[in-house]
Amino acid sequence: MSQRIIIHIDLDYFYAQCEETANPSIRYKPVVVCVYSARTEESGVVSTSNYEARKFGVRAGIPIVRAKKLLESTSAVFLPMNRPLYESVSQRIMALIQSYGDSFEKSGVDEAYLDISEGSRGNYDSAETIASKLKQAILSEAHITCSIGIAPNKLLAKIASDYVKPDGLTVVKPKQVQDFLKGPVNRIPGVGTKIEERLKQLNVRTVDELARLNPIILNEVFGKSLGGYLFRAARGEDNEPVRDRILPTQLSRISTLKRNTSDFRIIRPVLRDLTQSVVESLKGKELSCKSVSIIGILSDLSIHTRSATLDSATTDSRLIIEVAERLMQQFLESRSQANLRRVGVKLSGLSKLSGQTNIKAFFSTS
DNA sequence: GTATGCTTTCGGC
DNA sequence: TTACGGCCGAAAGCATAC
Repeated sequence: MSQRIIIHIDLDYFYAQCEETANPSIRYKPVVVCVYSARTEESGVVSTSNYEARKFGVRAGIPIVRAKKLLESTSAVFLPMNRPLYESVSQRIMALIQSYGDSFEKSGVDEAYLDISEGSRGNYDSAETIASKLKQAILSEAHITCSIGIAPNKLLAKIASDYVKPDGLTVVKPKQVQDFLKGPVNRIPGVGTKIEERLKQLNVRTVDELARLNPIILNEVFGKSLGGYLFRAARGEDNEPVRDRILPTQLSRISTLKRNTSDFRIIRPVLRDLTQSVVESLKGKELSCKSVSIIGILSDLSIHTRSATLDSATTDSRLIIEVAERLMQQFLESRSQANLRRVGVKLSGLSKLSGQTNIKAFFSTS
């Protein structure tokens, strides 16, 4: 099997860039896309911001009130999330990306992998040309910039796309892998503050230090799966194929309560609305679900879930609501002091509805 | 022993 | 220094089946 060439495309500061494209007059101002909660006028967090806002320290996850303070001397624009807008921009771009390669994998609203081994015939100059044309196409069709990484596998392509941004194009040829991996450990996808901290205890701060670590120690500290992943990642090794993700694996809804409570009479209608909404989405995608979960986030921001598996896959909103309510009631009873801040519901074990039709069609045509 | 399935938690964006 | 969302996918941890 010849060497693969994989590209990873990351749409730059995506939600905020969609807002800039929809309204170009805000382009040179700090733009902050916010998730407002129902709690107070200003409560909520920053979903994402453009680079102008990032200069002031405004980034994803910080409270909106804090972002306002950081930007009070500027003409910053604060906008609520407009998910349907981002979804439609994403759809158009994903279709474009898919047409530039062999196998395609969407890995989020703003990210995708593309296997261009055939299209480039394994040649990195050809690969770079394809990637440049793709960037140009996305820019002229959707007015969105992106950062692309080109590499022999998904892991390195992902790291590479993050190396120069926004509007970057980074190539990592097989021979350059060792040099490319000289950076801090958090350059590896999946290594956040937690793993970084544990590695620091082992005196490991960079990827090449990680590569020199004894694999037995790695497995002892992180377990077989994560340990094995870190061992290979430190060497730039990854064999994961680029594959179409046909079905989502879960659908969920969550919202913040007006005020903290443990009173089921207040939580119930909220849970009901969330469940109705997620079931609508389930049906819209022609899916059924086998498991129902509830999510409770307490006043201390700790996260708790409870779930149940059904006898058979369903789309019946009455049944799903019944199960969700029972799970929530049981959770509240099991922790009578639980002070809920946020409530959510999740459907999983998803499968495509109307399998029957397809099987009939299969037998009648074969 | 290994495979499989289920519940819960974790981390990215 | 406090402040604090709404999603997603994946894996840990456990139980049960073969």
